Amino acid sequence: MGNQKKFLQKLFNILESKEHEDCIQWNEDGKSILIISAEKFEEQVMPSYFNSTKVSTFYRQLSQYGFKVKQNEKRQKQFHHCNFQQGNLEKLLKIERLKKTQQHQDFNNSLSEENKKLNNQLKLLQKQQQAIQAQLNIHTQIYLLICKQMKNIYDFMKQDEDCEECMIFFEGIISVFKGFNHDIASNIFEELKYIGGPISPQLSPLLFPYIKFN
Amino acid sequence: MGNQKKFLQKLFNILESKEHEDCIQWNEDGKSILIISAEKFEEQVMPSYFNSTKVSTFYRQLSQYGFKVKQNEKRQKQFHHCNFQQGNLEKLLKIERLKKTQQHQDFNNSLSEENKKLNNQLKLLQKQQQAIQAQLNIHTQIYLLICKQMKNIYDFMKQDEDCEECMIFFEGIISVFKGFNHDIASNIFEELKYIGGPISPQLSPLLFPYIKFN
DNA sequence: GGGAATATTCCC
DNA sequence: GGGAATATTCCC
Repeated sequence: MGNQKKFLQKLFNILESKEHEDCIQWNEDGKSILIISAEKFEEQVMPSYFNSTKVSTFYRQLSQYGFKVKQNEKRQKQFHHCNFQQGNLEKLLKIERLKKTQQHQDFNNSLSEENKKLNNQLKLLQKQQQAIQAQLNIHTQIYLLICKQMKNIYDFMKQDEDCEECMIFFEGIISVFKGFNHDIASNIFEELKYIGGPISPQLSPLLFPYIKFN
Repeated sequence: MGNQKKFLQKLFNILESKEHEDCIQWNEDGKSILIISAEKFEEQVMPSYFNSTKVSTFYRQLSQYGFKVKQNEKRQKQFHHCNFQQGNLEKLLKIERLKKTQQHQDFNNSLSEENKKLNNQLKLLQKQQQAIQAQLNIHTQIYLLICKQMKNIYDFMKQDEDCEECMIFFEGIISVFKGFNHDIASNIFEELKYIGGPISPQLSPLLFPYIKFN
């Protein structure tokens, strides 16, 4: 039949039948199990109800269903589970067997969780990276075109005369790059003054010459 | 004792003792188990050797130890495992119980694997993004300073006379931005012509006004 | 006491 | 037949 938890059923029957009150019975309040005699229980109950001869197996089962044990004043073992009560069959049905170790479960869960987080982070980063990349492309192209324009004005001014002012202008530009201490950039721009175009045609940000990627 | 695989021991003993040859015995070649009578086996062997009364439980165990079953010409079940042979106790010790489903195992492993991969990808992306970000910041600053320089030369030239050429220059610059169809950028630059500086002081690339990040 | 291996049962 | 829940055993 569908109901898998025979252990609980058997246990409940043993207690309700009161056939074995000399070794096991309900506590006075009907809210826990009282072991009167483990020895008798082992001899009389275990073999006929369970496929075992050891009371320790019985205890193991109880703990696997979440029962908690304590000794009463008579040093008798008393097992308690909030849903295991005298005469209450419905509550009994709520009792679940504890999952194996819970550790595997938890480990699995934490892995799943971490995976989700990682995936989310990854997606966010990818989005951001796309955005940055797009911006960088624009920058690169703007930069390129500004250079072209400067070449134009440079040529245009050079036509006119050996214009000192326009030299000052370019010196100013160069000093900008020098201010960043980016020697390569400075060199590029120095060169640019005569060539009139940027050196790096690649749009890939990682290949841009200002920063080394490691 | 340390040896956990009582099932195999029991099975081996049953066969070697030849006490139950009327229901189970070695195959002629001694390399597989022959079920002579499942009914007799269930009645005579199961209860005394195993905690069960069903031969199906016995079959289940065999399959969990990796035995393979086939029917012989007499339609008797024949169970075979390469390390389970008549008189060979050493080989028997090599036999391992099959792990539970292997699925959980695999699932866990694949999660772990994926996690490692994701973490690596993430770290790489983060590094790359940092690098790109740094480059973008430099671009932004260079850009900002170039604008300043242009303002300077513009002012300088305006001093001289109502220079038509320098207007052409700035028109050229503006047309660059218009070429990109980035209205905002165009407006900024238009404004820049009179104000002499860029509007966006933030270095964060995501806040740069050219691209909307969503 | 409870983790984990093994055994048994139930079910598809 | 074998997946998976439950039961039993072994062991720390």
